[in-house]
Amino acid sequence: MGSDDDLPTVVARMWGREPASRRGPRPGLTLRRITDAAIAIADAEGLAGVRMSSVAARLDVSTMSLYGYVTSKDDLLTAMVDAAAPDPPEPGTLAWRDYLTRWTRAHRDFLAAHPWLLEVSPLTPPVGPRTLRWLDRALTVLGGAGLGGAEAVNIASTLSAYAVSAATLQTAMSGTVDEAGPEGPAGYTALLARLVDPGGYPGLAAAIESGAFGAAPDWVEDADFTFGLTLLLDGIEALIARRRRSAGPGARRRP
Amino acid sequence: MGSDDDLPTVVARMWGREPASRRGPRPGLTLRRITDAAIAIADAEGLAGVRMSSVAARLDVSTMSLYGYVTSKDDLLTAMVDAAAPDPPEPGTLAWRDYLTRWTRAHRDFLAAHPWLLEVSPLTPPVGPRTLRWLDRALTVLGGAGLGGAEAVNIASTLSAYAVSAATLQTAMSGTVDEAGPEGPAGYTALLARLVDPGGYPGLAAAIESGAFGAAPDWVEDADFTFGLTLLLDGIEALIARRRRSAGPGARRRP
DNA sequence: GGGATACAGTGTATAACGTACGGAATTACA
DNA sequence: TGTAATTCCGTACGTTATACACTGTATCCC
Repeated sequence: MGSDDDLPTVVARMWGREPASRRGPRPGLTLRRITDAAIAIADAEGLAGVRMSSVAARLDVSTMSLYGYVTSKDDLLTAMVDAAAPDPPEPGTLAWRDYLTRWTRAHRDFLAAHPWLLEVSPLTPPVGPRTLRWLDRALTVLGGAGLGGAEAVNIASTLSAYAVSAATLQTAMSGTVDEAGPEGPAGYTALLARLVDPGGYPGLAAAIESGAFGAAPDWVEDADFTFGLTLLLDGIEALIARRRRSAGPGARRRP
Repeated sequence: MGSDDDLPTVVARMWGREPASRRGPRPGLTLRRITDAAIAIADAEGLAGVRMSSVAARLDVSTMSLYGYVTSKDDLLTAMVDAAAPDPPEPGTLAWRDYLTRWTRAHRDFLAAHPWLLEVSPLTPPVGPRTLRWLDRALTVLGGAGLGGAEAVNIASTLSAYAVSAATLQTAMSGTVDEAGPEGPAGYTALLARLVDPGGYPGLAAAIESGAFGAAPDWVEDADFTFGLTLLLDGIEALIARRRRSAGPGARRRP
């Protein structure tokens, strides 16, 4: 690990490498305190409520003082994403399948707890200690099961995407996001019913009629989640078996 | 399908129900022409280049005239998402598995062709004729295979999420999005190498060393895509078999 | 045919927000 | 003690979305 100087400043601070300043007044803030404030606002009012001014106000400092810790609002968002993530569950002695189940569920849970993450996170690759630790734990466990390299990264991304998808669905259904539709989630079903004609959209019309879009209570949502996750894990299990059979520590073959 | 009056205006127009105006000058624009212009800008300059003013300029009209067709910029974005989606592949006589393979691949492809979709789309549930047609075709095919209701919707979402995940990865790797890191995708690997210590992040460190994050040429990316998709489809296939065995047209049991 | 009327398009004005810049206060080191 | 680094702050500016009032035009009704 080289010198920290040429790292993007926020990234450095996210990793706890705050510059040891010698002269001048003591810094009155921490990146951590700033992100905490911003997260509190986002949780309460949604991402739209997060303004440089509102964050500063909550900390009783001027707007501009924040720019000593982040170089832009985008930086702040990046730091928020990492700070909002809890520590991932630790593998312990769990079998890979049990662990990944936990991992994915916990992933979904913290996304659902901070819905605004869904508006920011997906684009940018992880750069903070927390988000990278999530990735690491998944890779570690997959490594223990005999999968590595790009393959493992791919699987981790897919599981992560599944968590995002589940959290999105869940959030949309509970209508927490800005009351998206005219009258929330029930409004969405109603809207679809008005728009969709069975001629052009036979499958969709059937699904609507079967109530598949109805607001789902939590336990149903969770059954659906487990169900889809099982699909994924079954596939992974098959792959692991195949790898175990075909090779020792050999690399993956490619055309 | 009821009267169109109380539909959100943009939604109505997305579905081709432009109001048949009787008096006054003919509208000089179409929602379609507006979204096309906006999409062209987004493709060329990224989502940030899409301003009400820039879109209007490209159409040689004043900024404010757009507000006759959309009630806000958010509306415009919603309409763009739908307009940017091509028609989904038609099932024809394909087996469900072949069709869903095509479907998912085509999904990923159009997302990758318009990377800005990844910044907008995931939040909002589909409301336009194109995006809903995508959903419909998946549901139709799944229905033919014996799956319906919430289960089928779930599977479709999962496949869609997988396409998003693949497109995101692909875009991040080719560094098309704003040159995200300091020096693009190679910069990301370098950054990770500098931050991650093998003690705290064993799995991640191993993956980095194995070059799993290296920029991947297209064909490798595609192999990875097919690979992950196979996992999913295997899971679905197992489910279909189970359903076929256990029941006729009966409903899904729940506690 | 001649108004009245509704409606498309425009210009100007406003408000919100991010952020550049320069100054003042503060602390460590020479 | 003075000097330099460094923090925080006030003000100012530019960008962007959008409200409002106005102008012109094409249809409807008489």
